[in-house]
Amino acid sequence: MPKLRTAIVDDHPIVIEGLKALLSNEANLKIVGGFYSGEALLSYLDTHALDLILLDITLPDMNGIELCQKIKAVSLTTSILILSNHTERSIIMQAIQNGASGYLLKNSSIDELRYCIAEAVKGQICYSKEITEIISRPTRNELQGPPRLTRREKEILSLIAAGKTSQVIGQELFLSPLTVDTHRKNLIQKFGVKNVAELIMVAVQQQIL
Amino acid sequence: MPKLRTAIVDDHPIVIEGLKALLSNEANLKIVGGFYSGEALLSYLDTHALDLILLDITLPDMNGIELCQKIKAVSLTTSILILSNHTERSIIMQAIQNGASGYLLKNSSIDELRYCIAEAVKGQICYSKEITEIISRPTRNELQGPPRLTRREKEILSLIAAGKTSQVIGQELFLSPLTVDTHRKNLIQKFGVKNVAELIMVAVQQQIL
DNA sequence: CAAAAAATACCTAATAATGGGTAGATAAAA
DNA sequence: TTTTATCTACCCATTATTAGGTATTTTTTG
Repeated sequence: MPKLRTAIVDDHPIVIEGLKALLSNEANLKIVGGFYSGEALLSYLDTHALDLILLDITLPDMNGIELCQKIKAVSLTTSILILSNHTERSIIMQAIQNGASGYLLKNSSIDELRYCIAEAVKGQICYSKEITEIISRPTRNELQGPPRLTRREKEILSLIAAGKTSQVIGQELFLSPLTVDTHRKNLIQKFGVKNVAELIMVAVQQQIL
Repeated sequence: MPKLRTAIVDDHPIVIEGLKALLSNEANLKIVGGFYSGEALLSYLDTHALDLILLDITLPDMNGIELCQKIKAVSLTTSILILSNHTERSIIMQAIQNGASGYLLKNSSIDELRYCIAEAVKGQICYSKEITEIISRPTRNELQGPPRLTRREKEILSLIAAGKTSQVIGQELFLSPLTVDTHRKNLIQKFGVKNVAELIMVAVQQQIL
């Protein structure tokens, strides 16, 4: 079996060199090129065939999703693995939609990378552990409408938005700060967000604030 | 000199009793009534004269600012002191605009209260220490337009709004989390807000997010 | 009235944010 | 070519938030 002709596209030279080093011992593949931009890769593809491309999302001239499309338009048999630090669900989904065979975070283990490469060339789609988790937990935003808030929760939400801490809110509402913490926790859970910054953002978008 | 006829309006019985106890030893005033609602006070005022009213902002039937107006409409010579936990500059200003002679937080010392009562009946306007501080530090929002953000700051602001921590942002932008912390700090300072919750809120209002 | 929902309050422990700096390296403008 | 702005990164110390609970008391509602 011939070795997989593999290219790496990343705007960070260090990442390219790192990957080259990591993959140099792999028996079944050969790194035939490292590119800093989408255009550089595309012009290489004009004259050479590739079996596998490891692709970053952030590139100087175009984003990785766009590049995915263009690669697939030129060479449908080339497998693409995204290697990125972006954890947004929407980006991951878009990448797959546009022809990527997998998505890994840059801190993935070499074993995960090896496994995903194997799956990708077999035509399977493959994600690293963390990515799988992100995908299987869709934002409640994407699922339902805005959550129902109780009177107290609305009250506390707007005080949080005013920059007040649990302690201050507790004083104003004659509540224990621990109670305010509980309401804060419930708000974060109900909205399915990670912290108050996102909470405020989503609440504004859903016109609750 | 006759004692000042004084009333207390607060929806919390405990506060009323506490104030009564605190002020019972004052030689120059006499608590003639405690009321849980604005209406209760107003109907008392129909038949009795008052020299001083200690007023809360949060009341069951109307807010303290509204009540201020109504009191002054009926009895211009009555001095009003606001005793509240609300620290919003706008509320303080509105209270004064509507006839209050002073504003204290509920955790003010008895000395501050005594002093402000004396000033109020002399016709002076008087604030407790913390209130003075709030007033003399107007929100930058009230002063100027939206702050100028650098490219990096805008970038980090939107990542914060997406609920990401400094660590995650650092990973995505290939920066030290400490650097992200610095940008975060600068954002909070530029907007003149207290924390990210308020930061996001204000940024949305000023259409930066 | 019984059951469900909401509001209250606590626990522990880990992680994150905030406030007060300082400071060097680049990059842009005067 | 200086000055100015931006970006970078760190120090220290304190406070706040978050995540994982549990549990009692009020209110509301079927």
